[in-house]
Amino acid sequence: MVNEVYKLRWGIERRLEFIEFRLFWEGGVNRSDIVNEFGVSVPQASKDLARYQEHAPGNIHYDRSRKRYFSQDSFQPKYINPDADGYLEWKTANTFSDNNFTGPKDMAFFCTDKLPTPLRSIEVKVLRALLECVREKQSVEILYQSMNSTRPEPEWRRISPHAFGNDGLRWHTRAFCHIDRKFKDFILSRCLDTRSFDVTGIDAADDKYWMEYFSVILCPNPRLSINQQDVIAQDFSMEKGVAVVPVRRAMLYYFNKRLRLDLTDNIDDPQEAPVIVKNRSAFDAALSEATH
Amino acid sequence: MVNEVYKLRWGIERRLEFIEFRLFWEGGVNRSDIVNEFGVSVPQASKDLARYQEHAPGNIHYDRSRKRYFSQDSFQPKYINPDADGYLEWKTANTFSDNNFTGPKDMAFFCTDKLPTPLRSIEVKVLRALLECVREKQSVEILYQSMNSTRPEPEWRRISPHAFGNDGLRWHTRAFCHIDRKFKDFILSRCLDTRSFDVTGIDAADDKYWMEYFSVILCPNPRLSINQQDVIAQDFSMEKGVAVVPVRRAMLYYFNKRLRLDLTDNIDDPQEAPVIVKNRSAFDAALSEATH
DNA sequence: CAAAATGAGTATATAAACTTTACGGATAAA
DNA sequence: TTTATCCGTAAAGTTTATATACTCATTTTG
Repeated sequence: MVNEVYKLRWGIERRLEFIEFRLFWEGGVNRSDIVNEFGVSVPQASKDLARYQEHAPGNIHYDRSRKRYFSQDSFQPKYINPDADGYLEWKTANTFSDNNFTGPKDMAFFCTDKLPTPLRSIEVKVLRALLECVREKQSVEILYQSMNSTRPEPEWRRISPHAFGNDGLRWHTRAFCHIDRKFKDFILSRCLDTRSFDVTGIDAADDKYWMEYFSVILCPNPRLSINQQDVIAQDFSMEKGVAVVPVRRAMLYYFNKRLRLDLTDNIDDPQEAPVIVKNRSAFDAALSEATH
Repeated sequence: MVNEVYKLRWGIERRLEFIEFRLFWEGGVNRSDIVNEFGVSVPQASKDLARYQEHAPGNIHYDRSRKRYFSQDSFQPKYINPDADGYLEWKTANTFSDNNFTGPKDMAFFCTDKLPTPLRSIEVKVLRALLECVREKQSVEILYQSMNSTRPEPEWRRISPHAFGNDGLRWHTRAFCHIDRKFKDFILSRCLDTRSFDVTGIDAADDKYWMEYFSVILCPNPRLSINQQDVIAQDFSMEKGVAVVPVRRAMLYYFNKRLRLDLTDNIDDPQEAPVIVKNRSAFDAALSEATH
């Protein structure tokens, strides 16, 4: 093994990454953290810490008094890409599943939380079938509970799915509906079952409302004070008072609701609808075209 | 090493997990997938596949003709916890970052997408400082851009943060405000800078609107048809026509907006507000109490 | 203040994991 | 028929990790 172009093995790199992650986000790391996380022996954890010091000497120092490794001011990430939103998401997802709390002195009282969304979850069996259908470019029948009043009971419908989209609350599959002869969204949690694969697939490129984007132009609600408008402009990283957001035409309906763009006129307090659509007429036209 | 209670090393278990994940969700796995993902040698990947067959013989078989490993109908997950929503989230987060496509024949054309949220992201430096503040139970000054018209410019405010919450669109920190002498939310992307740590912390247990939950009782919008109401009841996993959702009192304001509960009366089409709050008067009281 | 506990570091021998190199077999594509 | 692809296996050698044992510095405890 030539030492100059030495490539670390995957497992070691994960441990160095872990050390750096803890140093950067969680205020420090102990040998025992590595032992608990990866199930390695104590001497191995020592070696990993020594190796990290060797690779990134300016990032880490040991505080003999507090008996812990801490990051230094000169910290330069080498194994992780710091991402604040990503860290909070990760932390929330992992807080209640990891049970390696070492006591109240560290992160036991740390608290992140998301708004609960009390919606039914997706059947694993159904999603697997639809994924296979997309991969093999086939069609499938789904037992679908429609909101359409003409179909009160769940019905079998043949669809050719090609993609999956999230509207902020739920996952849909974007699919060609062989009953209505057009591309539509089907809410995955309303797909109760699947059956009867068939080779009659479709070409995803034909779903133009999915493939094409409409550029929504957002600007602050003019009913806000000038100062408030400036804040909103900052919130949306606007330049010259507008933010241009490309949205799949098939997603415009959800975008409209998610950012409460449909409520601009119905609401008393302009803070309830802080942004409005500047190209409103084109937006409304694209919206009604895509939703028929 | 006693062979009976043999514990696999962390790295091997991750590779077995990977094999199972690909079999279950992505329709199959090749030796080269393991090589690309973990950087191991080809013979090692062979051994891993042999080891997986040994550990879970009913799950996997090799299709000589298609030159690929596939899952079998008798598949019983052993290393992963199948979660449909989780898979779609993961896939969306990883689709554009992993570049190990082996060509159009596999997942290159696979497509998952989320609604864009064109909001400014959080400063890494700011979040790190606030996290340290929570851990050390201290206070800190933030340069905060308020929407309050009496504070048009960003101002330094001393706060004692103790938690982080997501309202569906953005992350806040829940903190005691030393100016207003009460617990409030501060939108993280509006925290421009931090300075001047101090030991004057607070006890998170005193933040009763964060610690206490209000049980929101949801039911289908009665303006919907009976059949439609049934569908909504299913969507929210309702029992006897209601869903009880415990929400932190401090989060009620966002919950109200996220599920569009505030629009029940303002909107023509009941499908636009499919659920309403059954314990409305208590809900309104809790809402106004928590937001002052 | 001495003793115990805690957390880190190092050394040695041994075991496991992994690589490199080489070769052979089955199937599909050219 | 040839070529390419994908899998599997074997042998020798290297790297990584474990188990065990011991030392050191600091804090906590009696």
